[in-house]
Amino acid sequence: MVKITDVARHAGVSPSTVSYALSGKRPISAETRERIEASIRALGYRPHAGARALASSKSNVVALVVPFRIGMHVPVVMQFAVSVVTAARRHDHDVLLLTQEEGEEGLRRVADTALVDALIVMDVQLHDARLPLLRTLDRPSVLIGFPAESAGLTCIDLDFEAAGAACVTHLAELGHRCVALVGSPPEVYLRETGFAQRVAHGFTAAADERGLTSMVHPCGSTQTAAREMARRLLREHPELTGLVVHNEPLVQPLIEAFQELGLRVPDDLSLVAICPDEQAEQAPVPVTSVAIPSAEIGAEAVELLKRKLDDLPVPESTLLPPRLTRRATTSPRSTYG
Amino acid sequence: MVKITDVARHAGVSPSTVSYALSGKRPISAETRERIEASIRALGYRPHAGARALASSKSNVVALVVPFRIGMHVPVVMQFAVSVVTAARRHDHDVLLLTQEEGEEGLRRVADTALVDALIVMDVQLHDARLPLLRTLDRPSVLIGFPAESAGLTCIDLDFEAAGAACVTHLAELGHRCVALVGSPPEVYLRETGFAQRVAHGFTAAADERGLTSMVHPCGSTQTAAREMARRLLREHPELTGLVVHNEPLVQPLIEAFQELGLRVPDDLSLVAICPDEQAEQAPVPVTSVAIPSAEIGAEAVELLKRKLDDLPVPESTLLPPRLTRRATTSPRSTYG
DNA sequence: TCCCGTAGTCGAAGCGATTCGACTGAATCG
DNA sequence: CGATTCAGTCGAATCGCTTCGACTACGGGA
Repeated sequence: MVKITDVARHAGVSPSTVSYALSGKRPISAETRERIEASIRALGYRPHAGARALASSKSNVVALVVPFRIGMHVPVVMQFAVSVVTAARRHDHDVLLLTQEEGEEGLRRVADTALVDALIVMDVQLHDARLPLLRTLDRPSVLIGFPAESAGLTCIDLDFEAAGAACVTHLAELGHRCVALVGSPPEVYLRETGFAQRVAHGFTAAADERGLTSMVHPCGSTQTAAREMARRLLREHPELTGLVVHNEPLVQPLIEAFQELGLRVPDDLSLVAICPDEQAEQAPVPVTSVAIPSAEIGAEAVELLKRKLDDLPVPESTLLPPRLTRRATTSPRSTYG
Repeated sequence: MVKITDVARHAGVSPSTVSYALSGKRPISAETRERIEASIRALGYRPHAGARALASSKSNVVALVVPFRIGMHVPVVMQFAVSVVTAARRHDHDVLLLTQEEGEEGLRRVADTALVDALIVMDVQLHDARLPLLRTLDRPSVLIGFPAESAGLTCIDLDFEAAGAACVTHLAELGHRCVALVGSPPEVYLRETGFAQRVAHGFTAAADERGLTSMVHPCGSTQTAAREMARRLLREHPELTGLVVHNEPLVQPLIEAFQELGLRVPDDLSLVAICPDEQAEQAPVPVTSVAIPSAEIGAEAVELLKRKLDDLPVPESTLLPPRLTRRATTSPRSTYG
């Protein structure tokens, strides 16, 4: 292994000069710098990560805690992870992957052993057991999602409440008077994952405000559940013409289920989903949707973390405004009432 | 930060004794060990990862390179990643996440900086540009998937050739005489990802051997493509009664497309998929399938890596035998010919 | 002219662990 | 019973890098 002293000798300078040339923390003359860089290339030098971490007390690694549970849409998680890695690399950081299972002990471990400089935690619950720990940890963290009490933490997410409202607004502007929200599986509500409730809240509030009839139904993510839900909605609310779906795997099955029941989308029923843009675009009939911008959230989470690592101020909460794209599943209500 | 000298002082021993008590590399008396363990708990000591890595030249981190491209089924990748993390933790290792994008330079970086002890590389191509690098790297690696020339490397994967054959065998035993394979998107074949070809090869060879009529069609992963494919198969091969689908997102759409064309599964058409068991089980009509055991592969890849790290011998190639589970989408051919 | 600040470099002291060699007693053996 | 082993422990060196303080030389301001 070639080390910094080898480079120093080769370039005819001291090791510290090489270090400063690399880090830029002290001025180095252009000639010296070039000579050093040439030596580095010639020898194929790579600083030893452990030694660096030990001496500088910075590992240049951030932890990413990913969920892997029922109701979390896997592609979203994956895209998020990839965008975090990409963004982290732009700042010369690497990403250590942790699973939810590791729990608080896992977080404490990677933080206390100085394996990571900072943490990104996904799928935060309203009353997440990890919150007290994250508050006391000496390493900065960014949460994806908002707990009930977010003071003292840095959180970022799509503004799901506004997203729910945006869907209603869109439907209302198209003339729909009775709308339903088909939401995440019941488990997601039970474990108090904020975003599901927030969508429901924004949805209901917006509907009330505009005097629409509205209802909220959690729903499992299977085709069978979709069929039942469609049948039930039709039976219980024959006047329904606007549907908001916040449950990625259910969008297509629901459309088909309604089709089978004789309701065509968007002619008889307008549907707007809250889902990733790619999914909405790639559907056989492109779906009007509010995007879940996993990539943006991931990238922005890393930026926030980077600022915290640099001791720059960051907002405690970042809510990305919803972006609704109209596609082919919504249309004005056919007027007959 | 509490360090090993603090623990040593607290327990009334020397730092090296603490180290040996922790690593077990030298005998330590029971009493001393207990005293040390008590001190560790009392002080909340955690060994500094960087210092440890520097002194021992082991980082206890493995790199995992994940693909993120067209045709890779995301849930499979994700499940794989999770199982790697879980298995790695069992061996007291952490996982550093790299994306395919980082390419060879990324591999070299994490290996040469001693950030990781070993590497797991997914989505290996037949003529993967990273192979020469992996061969010369001083750190052990395990590949998921088989390149054209795998000598000197450690590879593991489902035996896709046998999987393709197993599907044909199952269909043949049910009396089917004309079978088709609907495969991965054309891109996957073009970039020479081995598994797609292997399935096709096993499929064709088994069909030939049993004297079945057979055909192979790559197919994009959209509903529209599924519809077209169904129509085309029906038109070009009216005698078709057995279908093998090696394209996860296409299974359901294909079944529905055939349904729409008046062919019922399994009465008129038997279908066997190559896909994760969960997917096959959760479908509205459970699908007869050969499992893609991502979790097993991931766990086994880690075991192989661990053995290599311990300088134990490992097989150069590990092919997991296919497991076919009969569910509700295959049935004996209705005899009329 | 004297002083000071700054650019540019060096030497040495850590950072917090692991590990090697050496030491001490007690047990074992022929 | 002396020699040998082995369990159990310690001290010191080492891993490869960063960083602090010090030093030189030079330029500008007073």
